[in-house]
Amino acid sequence: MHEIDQVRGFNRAVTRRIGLLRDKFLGRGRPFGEARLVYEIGSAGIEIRELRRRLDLDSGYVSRLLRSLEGQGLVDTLPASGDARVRCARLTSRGLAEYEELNRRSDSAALSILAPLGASQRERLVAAMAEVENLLLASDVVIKPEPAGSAAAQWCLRQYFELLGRRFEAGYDPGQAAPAGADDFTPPRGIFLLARALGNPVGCGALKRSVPDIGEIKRLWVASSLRGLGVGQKILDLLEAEARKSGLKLLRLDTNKALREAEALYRKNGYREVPPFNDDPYPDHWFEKRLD
Amino acid sequence: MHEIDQVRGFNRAVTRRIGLLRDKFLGRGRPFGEARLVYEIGSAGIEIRELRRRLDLDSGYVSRLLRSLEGQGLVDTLPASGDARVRCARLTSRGLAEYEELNRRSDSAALSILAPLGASQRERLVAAMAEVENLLLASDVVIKPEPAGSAAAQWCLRQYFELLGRRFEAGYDPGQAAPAGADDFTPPRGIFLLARALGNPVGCGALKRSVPDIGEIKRLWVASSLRGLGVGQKILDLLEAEARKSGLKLLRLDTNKALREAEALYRKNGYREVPPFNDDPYPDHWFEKRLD
DNA sequence: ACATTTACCTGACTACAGTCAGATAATTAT
DNA sequence: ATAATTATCTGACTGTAGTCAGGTAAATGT
Repeated sequence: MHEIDQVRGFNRAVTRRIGLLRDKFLGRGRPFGEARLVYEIGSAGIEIRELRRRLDLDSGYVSRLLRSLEGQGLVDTLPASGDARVRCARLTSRGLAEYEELNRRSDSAALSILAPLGASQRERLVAAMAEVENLLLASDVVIKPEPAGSAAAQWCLRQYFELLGRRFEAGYDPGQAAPAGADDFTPPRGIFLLARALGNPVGCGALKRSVPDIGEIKRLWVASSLRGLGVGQKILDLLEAEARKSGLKLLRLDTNKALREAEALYRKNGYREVPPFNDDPYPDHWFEKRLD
Repeated sequence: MHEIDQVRGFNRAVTRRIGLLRDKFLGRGRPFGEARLVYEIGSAGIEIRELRRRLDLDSGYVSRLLRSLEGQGLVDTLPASGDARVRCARLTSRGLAEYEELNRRSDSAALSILAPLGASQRERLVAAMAEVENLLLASDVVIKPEPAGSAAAQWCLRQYFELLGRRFEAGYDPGQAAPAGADDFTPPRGIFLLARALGNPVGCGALKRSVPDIGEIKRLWVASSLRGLGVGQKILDLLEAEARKSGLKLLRLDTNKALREAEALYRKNGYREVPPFNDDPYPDHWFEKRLD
């Protein structure tokens, strides 16, 4: 199939060009593994367990790498406040200098791709790279139930509320809206789904059982860079499947006219507009869909 | 600068996603270095020196890898006909099976990216990948003088003549055209420039001194996937620089109306249309440009 | 209070990727 | 004929990346 060939060609071209650049620019003097660590520790420092999680590395290996970086005077570790088992890695001033240097090299690597191109080609390349990046992310999306109180879930909800605040003419105040706490989205009363791409949260959606047999879709949000790539559709599909599984007969939701993409998504999925079923201050449209 | 950030973001996203895929799909059982070799030897076999050149590997290292593959019964080597120093590597039937398996895995890796996406997203991804691939190639282009008789130069010229054959209404027969041999493009009488991207020829152009003080631009060709990305412009710039350096006062060229991109390029670069200065059967337009 | 889990560490080990210094035989240049 | 070059090979070596099996101390569950 022609699509597959293009993807394979892309993989080869990119691993050669980008891979070579990586070795050329970042590999100088310092092993790549160490550079990765310095980069990930960053100027703010980081808990070692978080470091392990992000880079998906063996705990012994990370430990050894940190010892090596300590030996070079780039890093020091200190116990985290609160839990004395946890340790934090921090860059020393020399480490910080190395971090800046890595950033400069990353910039140079990027520039070495852009520099030979003319202005219009640069623009095309940058646009196409953004498109590929977002679609690769979209193709990696995994949607799973998540405790509504978890840090990742809370982060998504903050993004969602901020979006509402920006979009709504009069802003958005969670206090004024119909209250819905983590309990409402916790089984068996409801469920909270989180979408992750490359491990990072990029979207969410929740189902809340309001009246027996009736469920309500809430908190459907997708990171702006991934909008229009089918992530919202997937979350909605899974929420509906969940609703069917728990025997709900009807799904309801409300939305504001400023959220055009959401409204289009609901209409496309067979939600019909109905008279208001609540008196929340924010929604302009109310929808429902009968499940069979 | 925003462009640089996008390129860096792309690099990170792609190395993670594509890099992980590579390890997951190709790394099974066989070291990546060996897999690369099997892949590069391919169904047709290959001279070992060519293998070294393409993968840019140490000769001892390649030798060792080949011994290992021989030990596994995947490869055998035999002297090349003609030069007894050169050896050819060929896949045995077991090696061929492994090669097919690698291809299947590459396909699966590509599919694992495409599969989670909807049809329109796939289309967008494939298009953006092609765009990125071509622009990355374009940004890697290096243009250097090359003996007009070399294999790479001859390959480009074949591509060029094939293009003429396709574009011209009446086809193209090199025998009918004004003769120009490798000598005409060899210093000091002329020069032949070759554009390579990732080591592979992707374009060419030649300068031929016809009358004292007058040069002629000929054989300007760019691979179709890289057209419109500034490669032709660069070749032309270098040919003009070369002409100036050797003291030419006037540059001439002729072209056929079917080669619209070329004509646009010449006009953009200050070539003015003039009456025919030769009676070749193929050109429809004649141009010249005074050098200062 | 005691067992279990969590976070981190050390030591011992492996595989992979690659480099470098010759050695040998065939070919080409002078 | 002889020297220089080319293509390949072998042996000895290095550095990087990573795994695995324990071990210690702090925190948590019961």
